[in-house]
Amino acid sequence: MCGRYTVSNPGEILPELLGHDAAPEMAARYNVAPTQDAPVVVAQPNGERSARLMRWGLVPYWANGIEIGGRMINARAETAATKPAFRDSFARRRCLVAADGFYEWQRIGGGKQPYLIRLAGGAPMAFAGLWDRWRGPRGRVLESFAIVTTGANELVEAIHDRMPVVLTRNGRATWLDVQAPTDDLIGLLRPTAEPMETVPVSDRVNNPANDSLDCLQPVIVPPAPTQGSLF
DNA sequence: CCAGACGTTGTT
DNA sequence: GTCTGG
DNA sequence: CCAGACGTTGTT
DNA sequence: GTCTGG
Repeated sequence: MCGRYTVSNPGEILPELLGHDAAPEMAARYNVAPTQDAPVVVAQPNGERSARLMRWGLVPYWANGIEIGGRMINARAETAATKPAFRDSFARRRCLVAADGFYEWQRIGGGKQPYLIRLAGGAPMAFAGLWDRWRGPRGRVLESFAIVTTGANELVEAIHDRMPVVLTRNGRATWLDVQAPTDDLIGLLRPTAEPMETVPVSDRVNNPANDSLDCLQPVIVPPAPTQGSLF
């Protein structure tokens, strides 16, 4: 799945996803956690792309409160087009989630080891995203998003069995195209084939309150016992 | 008819 | 809002 | 995803 | 163990 990610270089990522240099200034993020605001790119009615902050954890327009967003941080590629919580967004409100890395936790014995996973060289990534606009009491408006997930590719499989959908440049255009046929959209939702790197990182990333460069800091993982048990 | 869910992951 | 289950 | 709470009463 | 919040 995808429960944390990075936007460590928004100054490069946003122009790349927008397709132009007039990107708004956004703070660098090393540990984006659910319920926090993060930058996404949407296509306006005139086709131009724009970047804005939305809350991670999709709150459907029909929800009675925003708490439901905590359970809607990911949408499975296999079912997003038909699930009640996501299908309207899948049909009409798709977005690009700006990122340049995501974290997955590998379960080892009793514990967990976090890994940072990036495109080779830390290139910008666009996760396939869905968004919605919720209207609450007293005129409150909340825009929020979910990240579409798919099966892990060969590299990531060693760590975890799911990962976010990372769109190619052409895939981004299709994903944002309101006219795109459903079959074309579903065809995009596959594990990326781009070269990637996985880096074991400090468990500083575990705490969502830690949003600093040391989340990216590589660590040495003790080799797992290959046979037998320790005692 | 009304009430209640609407999700993913991982673990057993 | 819409669907499922009672 | 992980971290942190998990409760009631009464008083300020 | 399970739920809520970040």
